[in-house]
Amino acid sequence: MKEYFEDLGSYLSLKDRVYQNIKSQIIIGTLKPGTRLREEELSKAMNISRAPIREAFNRLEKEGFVSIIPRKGAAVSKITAQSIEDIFEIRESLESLAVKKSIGKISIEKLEKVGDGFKKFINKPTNAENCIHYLALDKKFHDLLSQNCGNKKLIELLANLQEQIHWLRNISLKRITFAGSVREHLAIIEALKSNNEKLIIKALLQHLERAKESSLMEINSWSTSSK
Amino acid sequence: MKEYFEDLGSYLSLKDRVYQNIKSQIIIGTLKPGTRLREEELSKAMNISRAPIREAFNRLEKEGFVSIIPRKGAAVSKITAQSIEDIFEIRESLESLAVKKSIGKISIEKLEKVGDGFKKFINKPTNAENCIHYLALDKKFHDLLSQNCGNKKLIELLANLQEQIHWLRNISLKRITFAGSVREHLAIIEALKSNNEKLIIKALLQHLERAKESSLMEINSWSTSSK
DNA sequence: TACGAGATAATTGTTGACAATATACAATCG
DNA sequence: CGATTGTATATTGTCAACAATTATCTCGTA
Repeated sequence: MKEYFEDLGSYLSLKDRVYQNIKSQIIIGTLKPGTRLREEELSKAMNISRAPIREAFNRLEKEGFVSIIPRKGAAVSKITAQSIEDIFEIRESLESLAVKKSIGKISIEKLEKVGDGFKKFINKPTNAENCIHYLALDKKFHDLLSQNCGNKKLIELLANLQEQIHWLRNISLKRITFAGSVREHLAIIEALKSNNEKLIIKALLQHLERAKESSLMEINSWSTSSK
Repeated sequence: MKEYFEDLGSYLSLKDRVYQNIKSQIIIGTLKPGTRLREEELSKAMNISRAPIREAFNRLEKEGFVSIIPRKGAAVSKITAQSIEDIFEIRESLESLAVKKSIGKISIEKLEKVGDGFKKFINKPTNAENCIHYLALDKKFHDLLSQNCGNKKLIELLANLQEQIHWLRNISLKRITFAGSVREHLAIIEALKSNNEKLIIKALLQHLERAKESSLMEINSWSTSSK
């Protein structure tokens, strides 16, 4: 049975919806790293057949969220210090490139709106809920930086890298210290106003570098402490 | 029926074999850009069902070789000047990064062996067969450059970018002028011997820049001339 | 002839079943 | 008791059929 006047533009195949659903659950932390993903289990839970699930798994594997071992099965990927270092390394290189190409095309106005949002976090406690809102702002901010770089593939890659960083932040013990991160974001905005490429990239890299260190510390605390 | 002592390590699912098969045909040019890819047609040709074909399509789409429009079908992607510029831009950034990280870990010996192979091409005519052999050497060369960078994801990305460049070269009208390209490769080897990072990156970027220009000229000749 | 409505064919999306393989467990032997 | 083999179970890999959608063709009309 189907509705009349169905909005064709919003059509999503089952495969796509499953993909989004599982990815969200992984990033939010409902599905924790290492969790086994059984095709039949999920297909029953979603009341669909296994084929769309498999196709979603394949896509998630390509994006780094799921690990598949042929004939054995799929599981939520584990986040390691190595993988985070690798991701940040690539991200530093590519986001620098994207920002360089975007200089002059970035809306300072929109950026400052996000900046105002950031400021409100300076003195907030670092609990889970605040982190979620903060990461939403962070995503908006970085998207604004690269959106107009004119290289579609680059934008796509950056989006994936950011998602994986946010994944870690979400499942981490929520130790983001807002003050420092906010300061860095504002510094990037100020640098952009100057239109001085070196200054801009320096501010961006400083931000990414600290975010990386913070992420690595978070991961190291897993292995040494409980988690 | 199955052989005793089957090499379990070499197991490839149908999906994987279909993926490799189609990708090869695309890169070699047997399947030309724009060619419609019908699931049933391919499944009959390969004597298998449609499911593995679909999964291979999905993977090829992620890698940029195939374009899928939901409910309409799949087709071999088209190569545009824009896509080539985008790819080279990312590749320049990432291969520089990979090489920087690999300095000191690259085997000059192996590299010079490939270099000797290159030299033999200086005066060869630029026909299809020579190009295939030349591209094989080119792949070996660039793989040696990044192989030891210590960043798996980076290596994977570079491999995909290179495959797409080689795809263009393969289906192009084979206008590679070996002499110039060989000179650039040798220059990179010489720079690596000096262990001077700036020199090395300069040689690498010069090579990539010229390769990009050459690729773009090739594409432009398509739209203006016959092809 | 050019155009559009309706019927027909071709194609993708999804499903449930079967086959091949891997895992878990029990029985056996040293 | 520990290791090992054999058997039952669970899980992925593949298939063929059906449903939903899109493309093509036919035919009547202006």
